[in-house]
Amino acid sequence: MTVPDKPSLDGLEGIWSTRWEADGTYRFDRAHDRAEIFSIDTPPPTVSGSLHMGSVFGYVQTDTIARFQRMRGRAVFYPMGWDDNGLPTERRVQNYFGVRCDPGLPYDPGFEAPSEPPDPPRAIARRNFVELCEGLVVEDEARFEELWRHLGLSVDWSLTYTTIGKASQRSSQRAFLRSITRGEAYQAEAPTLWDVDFRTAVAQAELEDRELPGAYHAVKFHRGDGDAVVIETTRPELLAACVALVAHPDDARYTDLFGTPARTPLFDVEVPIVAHPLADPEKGSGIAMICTFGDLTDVTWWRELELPARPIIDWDGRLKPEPPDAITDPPGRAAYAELAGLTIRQAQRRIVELLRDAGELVGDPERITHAVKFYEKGERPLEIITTRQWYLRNGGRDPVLRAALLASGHALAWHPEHMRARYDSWVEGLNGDWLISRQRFFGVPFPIWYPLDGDGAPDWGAPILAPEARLPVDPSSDAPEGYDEAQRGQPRGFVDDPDVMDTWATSSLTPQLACGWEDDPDLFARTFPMDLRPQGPEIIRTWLFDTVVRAHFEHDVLPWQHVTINGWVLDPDRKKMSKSKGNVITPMNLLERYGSDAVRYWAASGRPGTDTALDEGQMKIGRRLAIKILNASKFALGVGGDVDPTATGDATAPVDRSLLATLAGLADDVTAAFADFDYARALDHTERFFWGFCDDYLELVKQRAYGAEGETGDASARVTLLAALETLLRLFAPHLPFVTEEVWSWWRSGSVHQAAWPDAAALHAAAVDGDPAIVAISTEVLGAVRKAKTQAQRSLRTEVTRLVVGDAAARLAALRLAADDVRAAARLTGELELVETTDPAIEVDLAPDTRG
RNA sequence: GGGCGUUUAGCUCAGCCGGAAGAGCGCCGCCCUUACAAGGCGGAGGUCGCAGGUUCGAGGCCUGCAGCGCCCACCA
Repeated sequence: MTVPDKPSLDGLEGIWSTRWEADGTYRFDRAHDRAEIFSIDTPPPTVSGSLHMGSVFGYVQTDTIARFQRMRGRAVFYPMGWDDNGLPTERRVQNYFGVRCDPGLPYDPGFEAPSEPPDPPRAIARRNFVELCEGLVVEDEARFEELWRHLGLSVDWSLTYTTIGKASQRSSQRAFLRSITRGEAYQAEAPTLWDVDFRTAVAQAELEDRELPGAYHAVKFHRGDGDAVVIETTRPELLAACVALVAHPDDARYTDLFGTPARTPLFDVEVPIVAHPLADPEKGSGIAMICTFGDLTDVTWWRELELPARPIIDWDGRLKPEPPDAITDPPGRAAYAELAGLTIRQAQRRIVELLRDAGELVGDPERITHAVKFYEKGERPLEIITTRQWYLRNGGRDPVLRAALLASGHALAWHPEHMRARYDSWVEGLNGDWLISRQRFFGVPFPIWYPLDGDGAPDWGAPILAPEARLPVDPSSDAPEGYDEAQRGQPRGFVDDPDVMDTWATSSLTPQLACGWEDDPDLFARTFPMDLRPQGPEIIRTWLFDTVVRAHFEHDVLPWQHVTINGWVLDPDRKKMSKSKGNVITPMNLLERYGSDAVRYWAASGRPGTDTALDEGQMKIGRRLAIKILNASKFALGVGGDVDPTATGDATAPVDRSLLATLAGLADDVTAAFADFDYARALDHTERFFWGFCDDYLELVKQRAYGAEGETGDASARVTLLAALETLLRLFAPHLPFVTEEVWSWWRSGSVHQAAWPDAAALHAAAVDGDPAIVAISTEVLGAVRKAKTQAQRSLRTEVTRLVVGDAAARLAALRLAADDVRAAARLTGELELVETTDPAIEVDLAPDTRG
C-alpha cells in the first residue's frame, strides 16, 4: 500500500487515461451472451467544428451509465463514431482552404491545397474536394478523441467508426438498395424546399421558422367588367408565377366570382378564381394569389385544384431569364424582362416600383413580421422548386406506416418519459415522405446509374442498381454492370446519379454501423438491437425517428430498448449557448482548470432531460469533493493499515454496524437510481452520504480507530472505515473515474472500473442487526457540542465538562451504545447524563476559557 | 393555435408514495481540530409563481390563470 503524503488531483487524467488504454480496461469482450451485454448507440459528434460544453454534458451522463453497467457485470459495448459526412464538413473545408467544389472540373492528381485561403475561393474538382474533406476530418477526429480521453469516457476506442468511412458507405448503400427493392425508396419529380445558397433540396426535418420583417402588398387583379379584385401578398415578385386566385368557399364576398376569370396586372395573364377551404377569410382581403410556389399552401392548392405550374425561380435563387409561356402580351413580356435574372429581393423591389407606376398597387405596403421557413443551416428563406429527388417512406403519406411508427415510439422506454411527446407530435405532423437526396458532394453517393437512350436522354424510370457485392460504389467513377466506362454520357450508355444522400440517411443506421451489420454477423447478433440510445432533444425528429424508420424497414424491430434524452446547457443567464452570442467556453479550458472529475461532477448533477446552467460553481464543488475523497481516503488508510475491507465480520461495535446498515441502504438507493438511468440521483445520494461519513462518522470513531480503546473496538472501527471507503469509491467510480481510480490504486489491485458494483445484500448481512439510529443520534449530539463550542467562539478541541442529553428512552438507549465514541469525539471529560424526557434537549458545559 | 416541461433562499438546484421546508455557492461569525486552511464548524436568509379545490394534513394531488423555456402546426 502506498499512500502519498500530499495527494493531488493534478495530472490524474494523463496518467489514468494512458493506463486504461494500455490495460484495455474498457475493451469490449464479445465472448458473452446477448443478455450479458449492454450496447450503447453513442451519438457520433459532428467533427467539423469544435466540441462545446453541451457535448461534454451529454456524453458524461451516458458514460456514468456505461460505467455502472460495466461494474454491474455487463460486457459494455460502447463505441465512438465520428460524423464527418455531409455539409458541415464541406463548409469547414471551404473556409479552411478557401476552395469551392465545381463538379464540372476534371480531377487534378497533383493538386495541393493553397497555403493561404485565396479570395475569391478557388474552384476545384469534386474528387479533389472530397480528398480535402477526408484529410481534414482525420485531424479533427484526433483532436476530439484526445478531449474525450481526457474527460474519461470509457469508450472502447478500437470500435470507432466514421459516417463517411467505407463500411458506412457500404451499409448506407445496401440499406438504400434494399429499400428500393422493397418499395420503400422511390424517385419523384415534385416541388421541394430548396436552399438557394447551398443549392440543394432539404427535408422537412431540417426546417426551422424564423421571424422576419415583411409587408402585405395590396395588388389589383382585373375582371372582364372592369372591376378590380384586390389581393394581398407578401411575395409580389411571384406575380408572374400566379396561376389562380383563391378564396374560402363560404366567403360571401367572393362566391359570385368563383369560376370566373381575372387577369394579372403587368403581365395580363388570365387566371381563374377558385374556392378552397384552406383560404382564410380573416387574412388580408380574404382572397389570395396562388403561385408556383410561394409557400407550401400553394403546393397544396396546386395539387388539389389541379392547377398549371408556372415556375419563375431558378435553382440559384434568381428569376429565370425567360418568362413563363403564359405571358404572351408584349408589355407583359417587357415587364418580365425588367425582373429576369434578379435575386428575389431585387425582384421584389423592382416589381413594387412597376406596380406603383402602373397604378396597380393600392396604398402603401403594410409592414408585418411573419414566420418564414429556413434551412436550419441556411441564410436565406427557402424557395420551392420542382426537382427530381429520392424519397424514403416514413409515414408522412401512409397512415398505416405512420401508426406503426407511432406504436414503435410507445414501445420504446423513454428517459425521461415525457420526451415521447416530442416524437409523437413530430410523427403526427409529418406532411410528406423523407427527401433523402442532396445536391452536394461530400456524402454517400447513390449507388445508381441511369441508361441513356439513342438521343442521350436518361431514362429516370429504369435506374441501374449496383449489386450488393460491389458496395460501396462511386457511380461517378465506377461503371455499372454490363457497361464500359467509355459509355459514360454516350447515347445508349449511362450516366451516374450525381446526388449524395442526406447525412441522416447514414446516421439513421448507426446501430447497424456500430454493430457490424452484415460485415460481422457474430457481433451483430450479440449487440443488436441495442440497449441504449442517448441523445439530445433537438434531434428526436431526425436522428431518433429516422433510426426507428430504418430498423423498422430492415429488421422489423426497435433499434434499442431505452432512449435517454439529455437537457440543454444554458449559459449562466439561462440563454441557450451559442457561438453567435459569444458565450462558448472551450471544454479543454475548463477541464484543465477544474479537473475532469470536477467537470464531470457538474455534468452528472444535471437531472436527466433537464436544461442546466453552465455553472463553474458546481465545478468548484466537484473539485472539492474529489479532493475530499483523496484526503478522507488517506486518513482511513492511515489508520486502517492493511485491514481487509471485506472482513466485515470484525465489525462488532454497534456504531459500526449502524454505519454499515446505513451504507447498505445507500447502496440500495444508488443502485435503484442507476438502474432507472438516473445518474444524478445516484450521485446526489452518494455525495450526501459521503459528507456525513466524513464530518460525523470519521470524527466519531477517530480516537477508537487510533487504538485508544483497545484492540477489539479498534479492529471493528478499522474494518468499518475501510469497508465504507471501498464501497464509496465504487459508488463514486461512474461519476469520478480519475480520483476513485487513483485511490483504488493505493491499496487495491486491478481497476475500480472493473470492480464489482457494491452488493447491497452483502452489506445488509455485514451490518447484522445494525441500527441506523445509533449513528443518527450520535451525530446529533456531536453537532450540538460543536455548536456550543462555535457559539462560545472556542476551539473544537475545547474540553466538555458536562453533557446532558434529554430524549426518548429508545433514542437514549441507542446513544448509550455509542457513548464511548461520543465522549471521545466531543472531548467530554466529565459526566454524560442521559435524561428521559418528551422534550428533547442537549446541554453542554465547556471547560473555562484560559486564553489571554 | 396545439402540446411538453418549468416556477422552492440573493444564485444554481434537490425534495421518492401527501406527514415538522433542504444542499452547495454567496454573505456573516468563529476555529491552525495529528485526513483535508485550495480546509473545518456554526449562523442569518423562504408567503415553495398566483387563485381556488380535495384532505386530519398540500411544495408534491385536482381546476383555472400567469411568467419562462422548448416541441409541433397548411404563418397568402
